[in-house]
Amino acid sequence: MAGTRIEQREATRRALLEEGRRRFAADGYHEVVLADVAQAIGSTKGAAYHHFGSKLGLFRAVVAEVQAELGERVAREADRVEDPWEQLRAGCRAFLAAGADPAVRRILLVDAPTVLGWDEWRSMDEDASARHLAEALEGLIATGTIAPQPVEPLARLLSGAMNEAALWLARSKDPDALAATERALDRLLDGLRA
Amino acid sequence: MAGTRIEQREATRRALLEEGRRRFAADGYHEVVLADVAQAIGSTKGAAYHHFGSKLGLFRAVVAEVQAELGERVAREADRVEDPWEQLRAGCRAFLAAGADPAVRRILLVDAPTVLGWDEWRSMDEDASARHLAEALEGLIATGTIAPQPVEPLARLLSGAMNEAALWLARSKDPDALAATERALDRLLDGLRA
DNA sequence: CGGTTTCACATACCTCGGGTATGTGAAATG
DNA sequence: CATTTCACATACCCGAGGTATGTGAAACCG
Repeated sequence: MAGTRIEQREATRRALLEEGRRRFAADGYHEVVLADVAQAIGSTKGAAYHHFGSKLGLFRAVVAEVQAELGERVAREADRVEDPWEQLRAGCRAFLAAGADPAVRRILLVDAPTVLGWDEWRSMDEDASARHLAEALEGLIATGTIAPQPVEPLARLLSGAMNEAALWLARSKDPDALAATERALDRLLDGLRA
Repeated sequence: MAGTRIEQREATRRALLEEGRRRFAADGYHEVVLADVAQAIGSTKGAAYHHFGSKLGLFRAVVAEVQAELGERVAREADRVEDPWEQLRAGCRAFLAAGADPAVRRILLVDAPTVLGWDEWRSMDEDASARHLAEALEGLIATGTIAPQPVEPLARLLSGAMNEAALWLARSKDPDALAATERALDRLLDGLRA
């Protein structure tokens, strides 16, 4: 249980973050009781408030972490191909697949908007993933693959479509649902081609 | 303050429903305190629990009401035109426009999924509006306007796209945002045509 | 029409959980 | 080695959802 002080500090911070993430994902923000999170890692509320200031502070930190990981995953999948159009498709597919992770679903897609408020959620989402989508679309416009148009409304439509689809896929027991959704998404995207 | 008993009962029930709706829309579910809702209509918590059983019960009733109104509005707009394809477009536009109502935004789009749980929300949404969208798409497939395909994934994608777009539109101060979103949606939809 | 029952609430109380104020002991500092 | 810092732990407060119980007026019944 020892180590230098900053080591120990970081260790409890990490532990709180991970335990919080588990519980937020499993039970949802409002069902989680902060004292239990702390107790589960052999600590107390005091530690949580020392590190994160509030229950919402812990949640915010968890959201940021999950969001960063998701952005990373999507970007990595997209960069595995060269063609910009295929990059867009790969990114979309990676996002749909990421919905399989309960942490992504419950924390990012369901709870974050209402708990953090839509404004803060959107600004966090902007940095983590929305920006990449917008940039991809702009690139496709620049190369003439899709028609020139305002990119933000389109990005919002696509982002919303994939959010909802990811949630639906998680509940579907049809093994073909993912493939069907990918096909439907392809049809929609194809409509954009100039 | 008088009247027969069932009159009085219905009156307080309506008052609770309306005041709750106002506050849920303005402040969000978790910020609303039930005792205040009751006090605002000159009543007490007891009345609310008598009628709705719990805070969540009141919220559920409000959600059902708002959802029914929304479904009604969308269906009415769609039925103003004859062509099935134009009905789909009109319905989508009506939905986007409906997002201007804070009650729709905050209650239906933001809070309902997390407060009621995604499953219950989805089953309520199914009855109120998702069903209509799916039927419209099936009709378009039957007439050969769009290619045969599983309708549910597509409906989910479109529903999610419009949800998110409605939320975004509410925050946008750009007066052209609505028109731009409608154009983007048209492009996506056009991609479906056979 | 008087007594009885029903019922739509009002009142009082409980409990749980987020937040805060304060204490403490070990590591860092000089 | 004395002092300060700081990462927590402990004790306490309070607001809000839920519950148990009381109550007074309308409905019902003979």
